[in-house]
Amino acid sequence: MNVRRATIKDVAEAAGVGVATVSRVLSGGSASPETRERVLAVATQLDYRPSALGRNLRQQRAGGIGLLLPDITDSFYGRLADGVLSCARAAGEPVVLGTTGDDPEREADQIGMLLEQGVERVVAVPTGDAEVWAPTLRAGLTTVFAHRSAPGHGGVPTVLADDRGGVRTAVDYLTGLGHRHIAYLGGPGQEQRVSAFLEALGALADPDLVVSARGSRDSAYAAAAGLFQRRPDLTAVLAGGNLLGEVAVLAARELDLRVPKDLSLVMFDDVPWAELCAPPLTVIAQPAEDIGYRAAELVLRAGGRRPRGVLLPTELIVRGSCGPRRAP
Amino acid sequence: MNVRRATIKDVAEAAGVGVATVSRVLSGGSASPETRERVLAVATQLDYRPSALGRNLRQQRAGGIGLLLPDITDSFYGRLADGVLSCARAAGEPVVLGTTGDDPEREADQIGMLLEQGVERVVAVPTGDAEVWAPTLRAGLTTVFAHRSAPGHGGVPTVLADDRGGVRTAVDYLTGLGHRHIAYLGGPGQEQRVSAFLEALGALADPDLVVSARGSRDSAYAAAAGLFQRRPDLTAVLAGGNLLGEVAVLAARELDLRVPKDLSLVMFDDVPWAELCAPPLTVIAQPAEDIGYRAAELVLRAGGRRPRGVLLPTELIVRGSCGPRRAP
DNA sequence: GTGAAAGCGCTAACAG
DNA sequence: CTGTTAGCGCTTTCAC
Repeated sequence: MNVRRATIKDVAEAAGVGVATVSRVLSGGSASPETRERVLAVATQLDYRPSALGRNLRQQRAGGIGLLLPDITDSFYGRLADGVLSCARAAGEPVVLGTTGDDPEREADQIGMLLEQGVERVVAVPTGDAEVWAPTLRAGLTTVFAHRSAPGHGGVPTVLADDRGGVRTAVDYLTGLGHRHIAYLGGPGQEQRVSAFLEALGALADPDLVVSARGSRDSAYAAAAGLFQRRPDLTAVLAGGNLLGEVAVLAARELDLRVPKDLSLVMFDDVPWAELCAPPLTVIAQPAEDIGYRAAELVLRAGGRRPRGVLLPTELIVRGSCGPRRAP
Repeated sequence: MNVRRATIKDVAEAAGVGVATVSRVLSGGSASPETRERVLAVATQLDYRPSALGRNLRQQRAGGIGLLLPDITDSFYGRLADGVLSCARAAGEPVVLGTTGDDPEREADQIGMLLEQGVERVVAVPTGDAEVWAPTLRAGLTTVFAHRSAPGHGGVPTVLADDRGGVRTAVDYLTGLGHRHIAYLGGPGQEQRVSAFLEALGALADPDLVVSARGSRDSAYAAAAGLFQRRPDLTAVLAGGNLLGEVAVLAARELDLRVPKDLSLVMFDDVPWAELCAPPLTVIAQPAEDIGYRAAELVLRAGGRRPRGVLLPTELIVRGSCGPRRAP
């Protein structure tokens, strides 16, 4: 049953050459056309596949890309992962996936595991700050951050959607509709957006209207419901992700707030169901897949000089969840 | 910058013992309490992490779990992956993720890659049939299928939701509502469900009402729209997945079919947005995460005798997308 | 209970 | 252009 795979030695013997020659031929080194052909033929015939195990040990690194995500069940991260996977597949590199649940400790564990595996390239949506990433970077990991930057790590190349621009567009849209009391319902790691939100609001800014939930659905729902109850003067809300958007419409329904009549809603991240929702949700689309693809590209191009970062555009897609401010 | 990690040799020297002793201590072998303590102390102090590279080569296998999925952006597979990840994390095993796009050729490529990496355990939602999996299994891969079984491979342990039961329940529900012309809108690898569907319908069965889409959204939409136009006598649809359900409501809207007045809809797979949809979708919930977790469990318990398969229950969740048959 | 040594498959340095 | 050889870090006999 369990057939031993052919090794480089088998190929060398069968081809009547040394192992080094086989290695050279297979990695595109110099060899006489004649030898090359013979080796290739034998390799094919023996169905030889070079063992990554031997190579990895020899080169002291495993190749492949480590991918660290807060939550793979979140559609946004699913699409981001898909982008990383396409790039990796094009490059023939395996992807090792780990989830952090937005928990820095768990993130550190996962990094440790990748290190142990010899993985040297990581694409991460970081959760921890400098504290947790510093040792990692010092250990020689090639790292690219995606979607979020880690506080205090300007040095790591980062691929981001233009969150600030997106927030500004959404806020302008909402204030243009007459809204004056606008809330931001956010999740972990959205400091950038919050600051952009406050900034865009200017004189209208009200820190009490900025709410941050933990990653879980329950916590998000509680945050939304709490906000809506606490501030009946609220007429518009910007939800910082599809999970937050979802609980926002749920909480609004529960409290008999009509969207968009009583409450206007803009959600970060365009998801297929936004169109199916009642009412269809106005969203800020983010190029999740591109983010992943670009990040993977960057991490694979480790040798050359890499740009410090990439900023991808967002887009406001107007559907039916926003209306003029309700009469007071 | 790039600091060399401590090796077993470093630890051995620092502790004044042989490398074999270090290895034994760290893998729970026998050693005098005294030696053990000293080795452990030195290891901690040196921040020693055994290199998986060395171990893998020595043991001729990489450990870890390979996970092969049709599409990681599909919420169902996202949740399945999450189940696999939790189990793997509990076991301290890395997970290598690959997507197949429901393409047998791509699936074969991914398998080849895993083999090359020395991965010996695979959890897969199979796309190819016996043809593509036979060599894999012969190569000694411990494989568990999840969510689907590969045609012609009774030998591989498989973790499934009770699709047949789910279909039967849905069909009974729909016929109980008076529906007589019920369609099944399916995707790749749903032969089981189709046969259960036809069977449950009995005399009502109409093969022309069974439509199968490729994996893509476009193809799914075309299939749904085509079906609705071709068969105006249709009053109910069972959609075989959340993507299919989504395009079904989109196509229905486009053709001015009211759900549930003109068309009743049951969708396989409960997703958070089913409740947000207008109308809220009646679904057959599948324990996606459990499927993944159980599959990972099985593949990790390679040594012992493994059950031939696991069947997990589905559940009909009635919401608002089904009504009595409209008057003819 | 412990150490010395072999060797997993591969690549790279060196000699021819 | 090609073969020989050392050695990556680890586990595992095999002696002691």
